[in-house]
Amino acid sequence: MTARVTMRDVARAVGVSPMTVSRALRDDETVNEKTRHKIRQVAAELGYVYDTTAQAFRTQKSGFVAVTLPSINNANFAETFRGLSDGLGPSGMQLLLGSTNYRVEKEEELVRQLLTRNPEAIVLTGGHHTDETRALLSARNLPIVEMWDLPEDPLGHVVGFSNAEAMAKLVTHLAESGRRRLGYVGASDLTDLRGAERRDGVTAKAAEQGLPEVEILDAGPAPVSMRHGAQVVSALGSRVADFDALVCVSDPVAFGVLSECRRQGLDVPGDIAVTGFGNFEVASVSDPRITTIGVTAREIGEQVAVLLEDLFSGNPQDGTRVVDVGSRLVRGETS
Amino acid sequence: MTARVTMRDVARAVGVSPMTVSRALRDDETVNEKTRHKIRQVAAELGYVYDTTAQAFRTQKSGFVAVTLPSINNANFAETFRGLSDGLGPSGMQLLLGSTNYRVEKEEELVRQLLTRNPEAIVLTGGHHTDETRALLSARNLPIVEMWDLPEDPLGHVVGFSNAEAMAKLVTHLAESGRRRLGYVGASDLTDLRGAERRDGVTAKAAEQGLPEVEILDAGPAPVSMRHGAQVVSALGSRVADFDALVCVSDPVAFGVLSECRRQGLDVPGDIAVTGFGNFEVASVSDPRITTIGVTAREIGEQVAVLLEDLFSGNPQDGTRVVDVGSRLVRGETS
DNA sequence: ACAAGTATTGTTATCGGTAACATGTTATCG
DNA sequence: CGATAACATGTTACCGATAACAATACTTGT
Repeated sequence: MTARVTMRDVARAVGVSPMTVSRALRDDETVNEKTRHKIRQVAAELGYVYDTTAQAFRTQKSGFVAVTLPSINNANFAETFRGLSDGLGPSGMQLLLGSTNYRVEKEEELVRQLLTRNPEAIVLTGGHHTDETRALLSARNLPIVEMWDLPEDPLGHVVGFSNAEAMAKLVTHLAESGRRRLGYVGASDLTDLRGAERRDGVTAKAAEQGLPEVEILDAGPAPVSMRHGAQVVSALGSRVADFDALVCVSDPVAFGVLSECRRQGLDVPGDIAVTGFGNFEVASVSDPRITTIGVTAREIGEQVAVLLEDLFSGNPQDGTRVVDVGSRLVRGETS
Repeated sequence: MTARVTMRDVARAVGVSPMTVSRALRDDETVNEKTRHKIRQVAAELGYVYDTTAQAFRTQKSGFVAVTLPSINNANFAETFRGLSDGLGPSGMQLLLGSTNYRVEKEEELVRQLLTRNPEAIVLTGGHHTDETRALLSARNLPIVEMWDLPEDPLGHVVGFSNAEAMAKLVTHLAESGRRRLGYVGASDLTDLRGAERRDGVTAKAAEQGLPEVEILDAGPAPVSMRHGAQVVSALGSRVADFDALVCVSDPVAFGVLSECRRQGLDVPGDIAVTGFGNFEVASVSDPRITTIGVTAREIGEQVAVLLEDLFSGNPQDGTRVVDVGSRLVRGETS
């Protein structure tokens, strides 16, 4: 096993100093074009591979942007990640991904770990964090972005929307269609705080609209998905007839609910309405299409990228920026 | 903005040498317990954050495992990633993720980029790579794992299954149920080589079973998903009646096909059978449930983790290991 | 032909840990 | 009590790239 090829080796082979090699490989204009060519060629011949770790160490710039997601296994978060990833491509930043499993404690652990890699910015999903996380982050002079939420007391920049407001749109829509007895299907535990916001958005708006109290149907601990939605309905048994509409925390849950309702011979939307959240692909492809809230998952990632690019290119950082990407009601056939 | 706190600062504050701090923070038993305690306490007080970049540089061990996935936005790959991530937790390795968008050229670019971070191992999805990628990787003395496939000429270790064989199981099942006129719905272009293997698995087995030639129905360039499946069926129009079964490259595609068939008033499986691949959640929740191939996405990741842990703990590396996790027919209600 | 300016290359020190080796300090025992 | 081992800590050099500064090699105009 031969020793690693370094710039020194390339330099020796070409007959220049390592510094010139360094410049040439970074495409520094000041290096004579012929020299540059020669260096690149020799580097390729020797199988030289640039060492980003050494660069990161010397320049104190890691080239990393740390990202925490509740779950990687969620089409919307995955889309956001892609938007961010694609958007940051030009800047050469690499994403360091961690997933919190919808728990702020796990997030804290992750943040601690990610910080040891010296990220140049950190992107968090949601606006809820442990005190320790907040402390860790504010102790550093590091651009912070929170996304998928509009926190009241943001840590830094924000790209998100109001979950409660989005849910309110659904409730209003249902109320206007004459649905009165609502059930909410979502994670029951309090670890998924985004879910809690959605739930509260539903109950608050229902109260405001003078609807009867919304019954909370427990789909188990976060993350909840299709099968949990189906389970809630089958557990309800005939009681499902008590509801005019089931409002679900997400489209996958709504799809599970919808499928199980149909298995039970219920007519959707005739007997009961079902709504989702997130405008996942399944919402628009399923038959019937699911009424949902459209959130621009990919755009959130792209906006975060734009924001970061701005910061990295040294633009004036006039305080913190808050981008509300909003949300919209997407009418399907289930309501 | 105060300068960064280093081990030197902690050492000064405690009155020991930086080396002792280094040892204490890594929980070296040789450091006196009282000293260790003091050091940890002072480190916390000063807000010291360990610099993994410096460590990686000095020890020439990055603590990274590089992973390439065709797409992060795919429940199965996401599961594999989680299995891998969870499995590697104990070893303290961090995953560096890149996505290839189902293109080997993109993979090459990614590999090039990832290698500059000095990963201690690299995990690739699939067994197809450009020559350049193969060259880059074999030039390094780096553990390589290919997953989700059983390549004929593997680069290193393998954790996967045979896509062609899995498809053959479906075709056999369909033939035995009396379905003769098959259509295959998948990405048409040749960039998605795993998709190509599945397709060839179908056509080969159909020929073997004496079925008429399988018609290839183009769902567009990879990645293909629910909407593409639906589009294929709606583009077929009444021609859909020509088929006894539509074999789809994945469950999401099958779900799109299924939904569109139902919209057109077709009875599934009465008029036509539909099969998927991957045993995604949608397959088991949808009504009717989709017949599919069960692959143990999470287990693949876990097995890769086990394999890597083994290598990292210095176990004898007797050649390359090949783990066939197999696949199984999951009978649903669409066939 | 020479000064002044521009283009190109080189030198030195350094980022923050840690391996390898050296040294000091406290127990243990004949 | 002195020698030896076991324990605890310190010293030095270095991982590979690059910022800052220095030096040299060309141009150009007069």
